[in-house]
Amino acid sequence: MNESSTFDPGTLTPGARRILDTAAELFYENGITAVGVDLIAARSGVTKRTLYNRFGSKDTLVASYLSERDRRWRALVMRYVDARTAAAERLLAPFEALREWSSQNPRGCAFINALAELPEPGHPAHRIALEEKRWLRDLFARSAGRAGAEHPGELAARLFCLHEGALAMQATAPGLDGAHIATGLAHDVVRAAV
Amino acid sequence: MNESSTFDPGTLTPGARRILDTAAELFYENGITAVGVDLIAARSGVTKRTLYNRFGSKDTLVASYLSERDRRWRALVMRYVDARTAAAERLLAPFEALREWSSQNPRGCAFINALAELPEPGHPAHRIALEEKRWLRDLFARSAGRAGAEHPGELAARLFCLHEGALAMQATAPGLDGAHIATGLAHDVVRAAV
DNA sequence: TTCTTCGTATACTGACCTGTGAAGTCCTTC
DNA sequence: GAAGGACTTCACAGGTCAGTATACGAAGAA
Repeated sequence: MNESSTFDPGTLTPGARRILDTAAELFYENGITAVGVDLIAARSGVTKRTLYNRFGSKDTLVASYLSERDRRWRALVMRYVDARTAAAERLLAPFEALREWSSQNPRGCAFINALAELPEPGHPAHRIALEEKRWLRDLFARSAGRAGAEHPGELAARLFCLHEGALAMQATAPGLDGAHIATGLAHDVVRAAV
Repeated sequence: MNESSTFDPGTLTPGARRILDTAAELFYENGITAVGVDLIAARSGVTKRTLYNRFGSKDTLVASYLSERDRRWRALVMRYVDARTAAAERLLAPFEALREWSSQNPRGCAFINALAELPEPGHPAHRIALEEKRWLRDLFARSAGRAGAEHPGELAARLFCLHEGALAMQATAPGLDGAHIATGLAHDVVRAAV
């Protein structure tokens, strides 16, 4: 089997694939702690034994869930970034990705939610969530540098702040379109900084 | 006893006061679902029977925890707002409050965390968290109107987005000072809008 | 004195939690 | 036809969860 903490999604058995899809939906909709492995196994049409044979522990399953989400999110962002050529537009591309992502994920950011539920820094899910956020910050910083910003680090931090605000607003202001508001702000910030 | 879902902190018995203080610390540090009533009772130096005699259920205790936090946060914000006279400064005052609050609450926003853990809209804690956020948005909207913004609603939404971004960053970017970054952005946004 | 309030102590319920053991079936591949 | 991976069945361990039952003690107020 696989002793690492996450899994290459191409090597998953059909049962493991169903388990991970089911877990992803249940974790995102109901929270990680609130969902037990019995429910995941039952909804996947699989026994609990199979779940443990494939994933080893609930923590590993949680980590796999976040890891796969991370992979999809990065791919989406890079698709938007690579579709642009102008440096300023590449800097703003993650906000276009965010608008698409938010419309399909109404329960907010899975990584923010996971960090809220699993505060122990040693938890694998905690590490994965922080790495995802760091990746985006670094992407902003590289793009800001290439766009010729006078203070790339500060511009990146500002854009990251707007990004996080949009995600948090999905949970705290369900009636407002946080991604739309943050995108407008991001345009102003970039226009002022480059 | 008290059949309502929360409590007037002035009428708490000494035991109830200790329970609520202990619960607040444990919930904030470790998450709500992760903390059991047995631990809260033991740490408060109180039996579980007393906890249930005072609060009736864990859900009510959670609601009381958030309710008291909400009360303290609103008082802090209004202290900063009332210390200012110029309309633009009153509009920005919540960001000053946020900087003080953030420095004392490193685990991020208890309301965002609670919404992540308790997604059911019917949960009393869910309702309290949403009301807290709505209160701040309304405060921004009133202040924006008095400051003479051309689009008070949009300005309020933008400031709220920055506020939420700062709070989310406490969890997702532990090394950065989200409140500082958001405050800088807020100044620029207000300067451009009024 | 009697009643109420606030608290103690201990034991308990029934459900749920993550995780394991042991044995056996199905299916593909070599 | 042998081997091995994927999966099943089912029982069970060892704990923790929220919440309850019962009985008692101390203090203040009427």
